[in-house]
Amino acid sequence: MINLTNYSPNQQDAILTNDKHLRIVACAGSGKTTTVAGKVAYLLDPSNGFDVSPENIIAFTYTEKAAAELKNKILNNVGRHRGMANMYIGTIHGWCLKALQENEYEYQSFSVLDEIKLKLFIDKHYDTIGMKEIKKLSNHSVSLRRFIDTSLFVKIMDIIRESDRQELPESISRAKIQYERTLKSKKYFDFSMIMEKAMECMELSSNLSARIKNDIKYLIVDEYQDINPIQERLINKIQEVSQCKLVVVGDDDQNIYQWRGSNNRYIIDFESKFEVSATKSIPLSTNYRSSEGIIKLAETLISNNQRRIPNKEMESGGLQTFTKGQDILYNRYDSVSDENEALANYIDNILGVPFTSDGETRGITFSDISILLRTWNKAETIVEALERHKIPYITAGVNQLFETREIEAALGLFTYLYGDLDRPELENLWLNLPNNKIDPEKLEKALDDLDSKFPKLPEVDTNWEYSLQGILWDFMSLAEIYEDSFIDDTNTDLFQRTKERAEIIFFNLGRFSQVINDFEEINFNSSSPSFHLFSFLSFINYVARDYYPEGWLNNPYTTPNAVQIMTIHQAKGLEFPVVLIPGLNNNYLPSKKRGGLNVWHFLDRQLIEEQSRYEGDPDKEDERRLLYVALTRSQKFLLLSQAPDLNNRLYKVESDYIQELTRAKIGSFPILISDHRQDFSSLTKIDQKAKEKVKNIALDFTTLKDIFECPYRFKLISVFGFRYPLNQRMGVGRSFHNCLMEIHKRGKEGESLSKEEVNEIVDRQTHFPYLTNSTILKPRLWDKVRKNVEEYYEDTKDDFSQIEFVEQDIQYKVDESILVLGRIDLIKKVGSDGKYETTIIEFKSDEESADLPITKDQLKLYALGHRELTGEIADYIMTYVIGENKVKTPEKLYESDLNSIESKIRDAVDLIWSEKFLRTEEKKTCEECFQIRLCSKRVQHDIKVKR
DNA sequence: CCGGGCCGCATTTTT
DNA sequence: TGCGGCCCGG
Repeated sequence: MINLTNYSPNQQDAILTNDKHLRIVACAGSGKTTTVAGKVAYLLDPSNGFDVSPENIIAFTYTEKAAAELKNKILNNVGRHRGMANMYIGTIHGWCLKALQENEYEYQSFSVLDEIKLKLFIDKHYDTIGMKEIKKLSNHSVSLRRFIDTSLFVKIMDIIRESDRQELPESISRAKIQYERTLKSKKYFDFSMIMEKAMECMELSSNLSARIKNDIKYLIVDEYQDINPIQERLINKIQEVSQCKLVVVGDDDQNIYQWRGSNNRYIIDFESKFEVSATKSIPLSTNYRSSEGIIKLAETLISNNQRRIPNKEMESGGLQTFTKGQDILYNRYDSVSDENEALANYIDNILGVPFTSDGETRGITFSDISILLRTWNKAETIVEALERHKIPYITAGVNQLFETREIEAALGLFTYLYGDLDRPELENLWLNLPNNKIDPEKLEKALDDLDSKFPKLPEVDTNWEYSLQGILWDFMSLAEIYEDSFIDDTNTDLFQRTKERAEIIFFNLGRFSQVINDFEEINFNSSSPSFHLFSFLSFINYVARDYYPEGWLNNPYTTPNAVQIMTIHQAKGLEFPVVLIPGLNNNYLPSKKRGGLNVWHFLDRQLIEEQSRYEGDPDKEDERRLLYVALTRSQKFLLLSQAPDLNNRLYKVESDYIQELTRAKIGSFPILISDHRQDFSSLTKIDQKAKEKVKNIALDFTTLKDIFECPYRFKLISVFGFRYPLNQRMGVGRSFHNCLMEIHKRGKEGESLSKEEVNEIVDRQTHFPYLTNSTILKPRLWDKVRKNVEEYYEDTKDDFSQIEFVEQDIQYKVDESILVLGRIDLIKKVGSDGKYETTIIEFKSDEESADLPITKDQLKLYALGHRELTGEIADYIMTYVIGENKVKTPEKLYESDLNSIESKIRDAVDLIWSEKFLRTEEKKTCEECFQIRLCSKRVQHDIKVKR
């Protein structure tokens, strides 16, 4: 139950108003997430008499991260409310995908391509994907070019599918049809398609529309100002079908994604969607984040915008004090290097300055400070200045992965195989890595093995499989290059330093493993090994180089105390005690329009409603909002600066917005004080202390399994990010799983299936994404799935009336910030006369062993989630081995099992926080470990690598 | 003080 | 490819 007195009057109003569509206009720092979480808790509380359960509420957020935050707050608010796993909190895309996969059998076997894989896919299928159909408006003989114009093609496809628009010209709609047909034929979605298909589905009287009509009572949309046309249509559709109440939350002044088609018109005009009496608008205009100086400054700036909700003004919640002439500064310098130097000095000086929040006064430390950028190319010289001052920092946008020596060495394996590198050169790349203990003899052995992997010509083998990932793994294993190879333990000082460096080396190699994986997921079935190698190297040189940023410091399981450098866009939703915004010149902020070949050379501007949104408005309101967002990130300290760039004539003149900021006043005192170079040296410094950050982590069973069995394996996979080599057989497990899911769902509805229907299901759900065209494996794998599914159906069809849940999502909250997620394959319930027995069932394909204790742990974990869902403790747990059609006898489940698995999870979580990822001592676990090639235990236990 | 023409330079990113 | 800056000529 929530305590309303913790909320402001307007927040209370937002929580209590539940009979109307609601627009919450929430300014920066107004406690919007807290209010939404409170609202959900209030609705769910049975004592308020709303008759609302978790599955009746959907909450859309803009990112997964925001979803995790909201989910966590809600769960902390509702306490032990049952069935919270059934409430959808996540992105619109995530909801659409789930909706399609749960309700439309056709899409169960589909997967989603992210941006990089989509581009690889488009280039691979250039001939059939419709790219050739798109002609230049000014010259119809020029069409989009393979590789070069791929990004442009993606943008065009996105705009025509996500905007509101006129009828398309023939050539473009032909391209759209070919594009989607090709994706579909390989069972792929792209991001737009998920929403498009969900929309189509809801327009028909499908399973999905019935579900929505039945379930949904409240639809909450966070960051509503950043919604684009197709998302707006989707939201309207869900509302229309379900007749639910809409709750939209956002700030028209913080709309910064217009170049992706988002439009703050939707939040401004929200009330015109419904009858006047059916909606209510509640402003949350008290900012509890920032000092009055920050608030007035930002407010003065944004008041220059026309396109915003009228008569609204942000006011101070008084949580931070404002010291004139100290907190907020604007300094000008003669050159960018002076400016950067001053910025680094400012950071040095502000460390230890007292800062109060949440009733605690502490000294400012590195992680309290953020440097906000309009564009990434500004970062380079700033980073150099910070390095000179030995200031630790985190960046997400500097593309230097391929410049690191470890990646040069790893990439060398493939340039060597391609013939562009000598063996001694390759050898040196590895032997010259810092502090390595690589044994030259072992290296020779690994190189000899590598020699056996030159693509052979002529290529006549009909059943080849050429795994680049496998080549990397075999090489590292044979040369015995492990993380420890880079750790020097001759003295403690060296040990610590080299240990940290070794982690970065392995993290980067893990990234490289992901690069290979991205490429191979799309291209595993190339036409020949030599072509596979060739296209991989082209991909590296033309695409990957400026796509994969470094990121050891950004990984979710580390928490460094460092200055954060990021773009203003990335800073959305965040707050910092100290914000630095350097480089305030025209053409930077506001930025200049980009020239060059663009979408509008191929797409007629007239076709797209509000087309100018995509190009930026002439009044620079978009850019003003961006600066507004940047300013409002600061709780107290703000340093703006400017200097003419001596090397670039675009960035010489001070930003026009500075004039607007100069007009900001409290009483008659100007807030922005120019060239008053406060250095904090007169202030008494206190102990630096980082703010305790709540990191929300969601663990699934696969991840937990790694920690249970071998914490080092967790490090290799979840921290470093190594991806396992692909092979042609992949897909058997998922195919089985999808077949059984459809059979169970239809069986549960009472449908009895003929042999033909079972066969149709097998055809629909079976998919082997990496099979080579010429392979002899294809019929074998298909027959295996078909035979086992048929047998399974014959064996169990009589029991289908006992099915209670199919593919049931579960979640279990371990503590304030950790959530365990999972999905139970099948739950059966048998009995009569009020006496029932429940069994939780997990399916394993034949390669896995159902008897392992780890599988029992998995089932116990599911039982924990099942209890959260129903309030009951299941009676039995059971596995079913598909390949052998063997039912394991159900095992009795006791309450003590739940307690033991719970404490096991807690131990695992402690282990993550302590970052002690030790290798297991169990030889048996090592022998069965898929990652043993990357682990030094292989040598210790003398385990032969399966090849 | 203006316009013509040449020259240097070139976003933001989540799903 | 096209923008904004800048130089130059009228």
